[in-house]
Amino acid sequence: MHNRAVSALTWSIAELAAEYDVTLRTIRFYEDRGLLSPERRGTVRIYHPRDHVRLGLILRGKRLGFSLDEISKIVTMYDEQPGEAGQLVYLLDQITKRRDELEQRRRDIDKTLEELADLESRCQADLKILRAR
Amino acid sequence: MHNRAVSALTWSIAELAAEYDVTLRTIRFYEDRGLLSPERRGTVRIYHPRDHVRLGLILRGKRLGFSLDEISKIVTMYDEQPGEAGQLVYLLDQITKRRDELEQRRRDIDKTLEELADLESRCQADLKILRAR
DNA sequence: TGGCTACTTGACGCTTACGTAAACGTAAAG
DNA sequence: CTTTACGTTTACGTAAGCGTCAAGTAGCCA
Repeated sequence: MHNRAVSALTWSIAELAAEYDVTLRTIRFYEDRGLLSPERRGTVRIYHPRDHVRLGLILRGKRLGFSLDEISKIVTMYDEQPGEAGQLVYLLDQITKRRDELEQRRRDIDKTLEELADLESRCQADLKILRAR
Repeated sequence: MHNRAVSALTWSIAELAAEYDVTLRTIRFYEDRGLLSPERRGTVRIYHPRDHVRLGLILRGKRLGFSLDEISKIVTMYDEQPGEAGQLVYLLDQITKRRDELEQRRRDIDKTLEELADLESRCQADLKILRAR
């Protein structure tokens, strides 16, 4: 049963799709765009923990409203280890930009949550009035 | 000078576009999709504070990664005042859903910010090493 | 009256992010 | 040995969100 050890650390495309609730097409599309690069055993794709993590990052990026191109840059940023100083400086600059974007988004979310809270209390007040009659 | 009073409370399409840094096409597109409904003076569009606010909400929604369809529902939620109890209950339900989505997004943002911070400190450590030589 | 400027309505084009079908390969199970 | 499950590539289709002309109109200014 040494197959167990392998299957604990790898996924088929269908397993990955089921876990993250996306279609096979989506996963293949991400590969096409260079976001994933699974091992090939013959023609069949085998996904390793690295790919598993990357798919998680990609989908989180999507939830945050980033385009696949942006996500590609971000994810590549995460696991590349550029030894050169110029690259590091560039990367630090990119990190700052992403952080600024994310903080802007958080402000947007907070504003919206506040307004939703307002709206909610007004609704509940209206409901009370209606039900009091 | 009673024209001043008017221009303080209305905008031309170009003024609105300049303020929010979007194109005229974009604004007209939003109207086409039912998100904006400016006054018409002849064929010319006149935007009132209501439209001004709505455009702000639309663009914030976009920054948050909502589709125009979703934004349409949200924005309509904001300024509709449905008197009936059924409507209010529905609205309260929608509010809960939106809030859940937004809170999920905030968690995503926080995770990403943490990881960016990690990445940043590693980069800076690497830079120090390089420059120490 | 002519010209400039800002506005209008089509209408076709383009990119992104997949959906969807067609046609085929492979391997285990009955 | 065929069925079933799961995988593959190729390729056209599609919805969203605008960009980009083209061609016309309406007001103002010299």
